[in-house]
Amino acid sequence: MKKAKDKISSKELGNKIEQFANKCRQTGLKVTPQRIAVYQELLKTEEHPSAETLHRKLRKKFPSISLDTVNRTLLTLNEIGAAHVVEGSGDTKRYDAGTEEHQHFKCIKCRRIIDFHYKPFDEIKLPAYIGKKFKVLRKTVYVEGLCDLCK
Amino acid sequence: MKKAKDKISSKELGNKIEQFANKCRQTGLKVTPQRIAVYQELLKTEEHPSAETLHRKLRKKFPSISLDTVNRTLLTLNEIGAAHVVEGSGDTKRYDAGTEEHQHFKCIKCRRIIDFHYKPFDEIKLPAYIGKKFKVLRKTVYVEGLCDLCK
DNA sequence: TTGACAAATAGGATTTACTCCTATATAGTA
DNA sequence: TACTATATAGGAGTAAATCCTATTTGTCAA
Repeated sequence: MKKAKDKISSKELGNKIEQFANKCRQTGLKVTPQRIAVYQELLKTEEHPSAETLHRKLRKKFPSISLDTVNRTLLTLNEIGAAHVVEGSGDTKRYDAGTEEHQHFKCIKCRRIIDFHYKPFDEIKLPAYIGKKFKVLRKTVYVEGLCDLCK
Repeated sequence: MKKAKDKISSKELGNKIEQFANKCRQTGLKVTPQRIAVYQELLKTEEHPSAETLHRKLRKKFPSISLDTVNRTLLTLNEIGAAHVVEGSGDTKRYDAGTEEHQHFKCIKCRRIIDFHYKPFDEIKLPAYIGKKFKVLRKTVYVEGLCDLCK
C-alpha cells in the first residue's frame, strides 16, 4: 500500500499542536481530543482533503468521531487561522493547514491540488484602491489546469 | 425597484451572441433558445450568479426552462470557454461570462464577488517548471476579505 | 420541404455535501 | 469534586447539483 509522505517531522508536528492548543486556550476554545485529532490529521497530509476524506481517515484511529464534528472543527480552524479553505473553482470545500506561505495548482480533471512555492507570489501588491475600499484578508495566485498525470 | 446596471450595450450584446452561436456551430453544439438565453442572461449581469439565481431570472422570460438545463448549459459554456466558474473558497458555483480580462474580490461575509482590473495581474509569469510539468489553463490573482458594505 | 437522427430539454428522482437539532458528555474552573 | 458552558454524536433536514428517461427539437441530407 502506498503511503502518503508526511508533510512535517514528528517533532515539528508536536510543536505545531502545542501552539494550536495554546491558541485554543487563548481564544476560549476547549482543547478536545477531536479538535486535536482533526488538526493533527490535517497537518500530516499534503492532499488538501475534504471534510469527508478527513473523516474517513480519522475514524481509523478515532472510530466514534462524527462527520459533523469534522466539519465544525474545520470551520473553527478556518476562523482562528489554523487552517484555510483552499481556493478553487466550484466543488467541495478542501482544507489546508495554514503553515508555510505557498500557492496552489488545481487539476480540473482529477481534482488534485498541488502546492508550489514561488517567492514573488508571496508579495504581490494590490492596487491601493482595493486596500482602501475593502478589508483584504487573503490574496493569492491561483493556477488551474491539467496535472502531470492527466494532461 | 433597483435595476442592476447593464454590463454591455445591446449592440455589443448582439455581437457577442452572434459570435457565441458561431462557436456553438463550430463545436458541433446545437444553437437552442435555452442556450442563447442562458448565455445572454450571463452576459447581461455583473453579479456572478449561481445556477439557481440565473434560473430564477430566466424563468421570467422563459418560464419552462429547467434548472438542470441551466446547470448543464453553464458547464457547457465553461467547456467551450464562453464562461468560467469563478474561483473562490468553497461555496456554490458562481459563473462569469469570460469577456474582458479581470480579477475577482470576494466578500467572505455577504458572498458578493466584485470585479476589479489591475493590468499587471493580467501578465503574471509562472515559474518555468510549472508550465513544464502541468498544462496551465488559467492563472489569476484572487483576493478575499470584507467588502465596503460588510467591513 | 420534409424526414431521420443525434443532441438537448423538462421535470422528477437521486445523490452529495453539508448544516441543524438535541440529548449526552466533557473540558475548564472553583 | 462539582458546576457550567462548550462540544460531541448521530440522526434529521436542507441545499446544490447531477442523473434518468420520455419527449422535443436543431441540423443535415435527400
